[in-house]
Amino acid sequence: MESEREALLQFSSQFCEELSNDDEGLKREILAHAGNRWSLGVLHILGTNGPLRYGELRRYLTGVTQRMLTRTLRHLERDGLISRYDYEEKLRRVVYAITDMGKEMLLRMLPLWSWIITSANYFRETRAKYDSD
Amino acid sequence: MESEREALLQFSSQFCEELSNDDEGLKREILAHAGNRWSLGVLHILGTNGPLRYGELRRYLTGVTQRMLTRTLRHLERDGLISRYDYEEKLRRVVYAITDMGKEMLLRMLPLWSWIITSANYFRETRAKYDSD
DNA sequence: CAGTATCCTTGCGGATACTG
DNA sequence: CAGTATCCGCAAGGATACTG
Repeated sequence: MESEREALLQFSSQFCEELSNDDEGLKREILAHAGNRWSLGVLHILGTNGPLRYGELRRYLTGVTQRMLTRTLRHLERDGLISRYDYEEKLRRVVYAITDMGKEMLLRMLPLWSWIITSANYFRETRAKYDSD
Repeated sequence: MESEREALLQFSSQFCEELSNDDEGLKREILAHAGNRWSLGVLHILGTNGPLRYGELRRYLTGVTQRMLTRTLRHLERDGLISRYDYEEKLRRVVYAITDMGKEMLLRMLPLWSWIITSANYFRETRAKYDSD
């Protein structure tokens, strides 16, 4: 039904009116994890493969530099979406895991993510047409 | 049920394995609309208030500069999420509207957005604790 | 092994002034 | 009215080298 979509859009008004209040910045920052280069990948890998060490994560995320992996992990940890545990051993060993909050966020991002993937051809064509004008 | 969440996470694997293919960049760019300063606001306003002129949009988005509004509109138009119509009149008049694709994206972003809003307090506290260490 | 430190380029977001 | 043009600071993302 078309009206069910309209209803959802209307329902959303209450949230988007909050776009203009003080901590609108905080919300956008959390949301920005969705657009960041490695955040979604880290969340997903930790969500499906369980806790992993730094080096293991690196191998999953082909192409990530140490700098960017560390940055991403710190950001996600700061927002409580992953946890970090440093076994203080001589041979260093640090393990990262997704938190319950991280799983909640991941579950709410996946529908959007999968929709974008299935729509990739549409976007490619639309952009090509736009750029050629 | 806890297992239903696990199932969803597993289900998602097929998508995130695509993280490493060629147009992964395109997908993240589309997703980046979620984290951009004005994109979600524009989509929402056009989605609930119908087609609007440039100046009207400006009044809805308190604080937006002309430069950023124009940039945001161009990006959204390039991805086919909004449409632009220029009535070629002497008194200039340009109207923007959300497209069907834009509505689809908006509908898939709102659950994530609303979840973040209701979790804002959690994030504030988590960050405060992280920053104090 | 799990990071830092340094340098670089690109794009975001904003301020201000100007225009068909 | 609906934009451009120009300048700025800042953060993302990456390359490369180094370290406890």
